Amino acid sequence: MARRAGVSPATASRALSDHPHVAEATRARVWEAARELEYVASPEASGLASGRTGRVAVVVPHLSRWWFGAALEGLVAQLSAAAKDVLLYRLGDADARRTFFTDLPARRRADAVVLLGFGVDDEERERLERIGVGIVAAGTRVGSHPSVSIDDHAAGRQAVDHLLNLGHRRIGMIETTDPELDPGQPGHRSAAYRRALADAGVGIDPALVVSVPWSPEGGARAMGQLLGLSDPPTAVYAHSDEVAVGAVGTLRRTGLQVPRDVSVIGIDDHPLAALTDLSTVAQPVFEQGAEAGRMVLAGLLGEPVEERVTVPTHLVIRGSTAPPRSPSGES
Amino acid sequence: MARRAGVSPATASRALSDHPHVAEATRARVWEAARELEYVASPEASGLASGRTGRVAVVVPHLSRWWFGAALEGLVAQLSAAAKDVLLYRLGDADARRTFFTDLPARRRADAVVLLGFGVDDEERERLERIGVGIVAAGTRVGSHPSVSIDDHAAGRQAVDHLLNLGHRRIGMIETTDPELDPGQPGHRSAAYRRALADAGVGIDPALVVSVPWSPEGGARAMGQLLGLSDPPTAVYAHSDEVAVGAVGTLRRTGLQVPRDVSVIGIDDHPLAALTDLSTVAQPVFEQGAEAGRMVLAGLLGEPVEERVTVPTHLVIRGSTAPPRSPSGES
DNA sequence: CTGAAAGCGCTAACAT
DNA sequence: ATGTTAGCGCTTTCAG
Repeated sequence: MARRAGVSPATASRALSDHPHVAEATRARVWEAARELEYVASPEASGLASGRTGRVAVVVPHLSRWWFGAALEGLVAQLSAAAKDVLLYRLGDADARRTFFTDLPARRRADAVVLLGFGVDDEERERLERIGVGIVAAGTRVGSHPSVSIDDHAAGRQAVDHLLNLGHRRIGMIETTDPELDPGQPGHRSAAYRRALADAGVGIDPALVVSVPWSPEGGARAMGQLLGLSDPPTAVYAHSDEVAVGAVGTLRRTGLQVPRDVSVIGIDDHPLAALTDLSTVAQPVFEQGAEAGRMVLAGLLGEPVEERVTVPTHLVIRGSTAPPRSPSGES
Repeated sequence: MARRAGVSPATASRALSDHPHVAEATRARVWEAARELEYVASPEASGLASGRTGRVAVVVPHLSRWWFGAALEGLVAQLSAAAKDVLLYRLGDADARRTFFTDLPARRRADAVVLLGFGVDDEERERLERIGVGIVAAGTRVGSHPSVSIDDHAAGRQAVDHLLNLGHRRIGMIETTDPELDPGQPGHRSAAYRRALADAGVGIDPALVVSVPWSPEGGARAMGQLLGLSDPPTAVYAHSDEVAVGAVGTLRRTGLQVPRDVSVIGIDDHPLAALTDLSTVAQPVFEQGAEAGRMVLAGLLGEPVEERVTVPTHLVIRGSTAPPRSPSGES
């Protein structure tokens, strides 16, 4: 081992891990030797001896959806800068999920776990807590553990208020279901709609609200349903850009023009939005991953960690929203 | 430990890892005890003792691009089914890359590494080989290690031949640069174009080929350039759907209709393609990740592994391709 | 500031 | 088929 390089067995360990009481000269000598021999400490051995693994587990429900990839990028950037290894757990279905929380493979395998857009119920949270690792959430909340996310209610209001400001009064909402698997809290995005309309003195027509899964197909279907109404909306607020894009597709196929006949707005600022000239409410996704990374790192160092960080969203007006043809305000 | 449960120290180990000579009764008793105590073997300790880590490292250049997310899904599905942990390394820039191949964090941390759409040069390959772990590639080749990928040349031909069969003779190509970071071998996608035209007896006009980065913006710019030609193409072949979508955008903005005025085809069958009604050549991405997973697993078990698996691609004709308005064949 | 010694929790021969 | 005996390669008290 590197021991034969310098002149010490345990001192090497201290030197390499930047311990206090080590002579500068010795430290240098040890590092030099390590470099020459391309020495890399065995994480198994050091983990066994120290109790720390140097790894953080990341739990995600998906990988192929943009939000998760982008958030993961941010997270990984922080963690790898701190020389932490990232252990990836993709819990796609109920089965994988149950197995994970039962067997807790994360146990003893990581020093912390971050839930990325992955909501857990109380029982799952408790099991996680019992394994005694740090817990951080991004795009979701888990108990009172540190978390980063946007303010979903505020984001929803930004979208709906934009439509209202444009003069729309008959506004449809395409809700997204499956709150457990999706980032953010769709419940809040729905509440924002009701609140915004109420504040504007606009009555709520239940027929204008339709729930579909988080996908362009869902959006397309929902739009079809809204178009079937005797008095269809002049604007539509979708919980996500992916859904909004599907809605736009249906409008086009129906021969209607966006935004001339119907305005559409989404949330997220998914790359698709820029590509399809869709107005939306942007959320910083990479940044949420990065912040989650900073939080775990701080937690691991025993530093104080903010319990709740909310990153700002902002309205991005593109070409899919415009005033209604005959504003209802003009009677 | 679980030892106190049954009646044995090392026997427990054998039982839990399904070793041969263990009485069925004992095995059951041990598992039962382990379950009751929620016992999970420390991977550090067993790794230290056995030399195996139970982990496989995955190297990717990106995470937010669809291809990587989808391939990763397939890979992770296989690995987690085999109870292997996945260590994720995202080598986005030259810096991260150099650090990785210099420090080789993968060393001793994983039993195998899979390169996902991540091409390496000879020196990097050699360094990787010297750490003595299994190597598998997906969407790329690395030396003669097992790999899965599509036949990029064949895919390119399927695309270009489709355009030729439609009657197009003046066909533009939007090439993609940055071969090291992208899946597949763009070089082959370009060669296919030249070969297809030659086989069809169509001369090659260098002005019809433009190189841009792998993005919609790149495609948009390239299309602009092609449109500036005195004799613009009647059809365009893009190396990827992301690029093709950008090209379509430019056409629309210019007032030209697809496919009436210009046909466009891409490669990949990215979700965007279905969404924008883009003709393309589909490649099974999830499946490539899964196959890579099977390969690592087999390699780890010492089983023979095929050196090269090629998964089939197929033409998907949608609404972005049609015969040219006045086929050059009709003079 | 640096050696020496004692494990960390498991697995793998080697016995029995 | 199961128990015994050694370590795996580090980190850490504990002395010096």
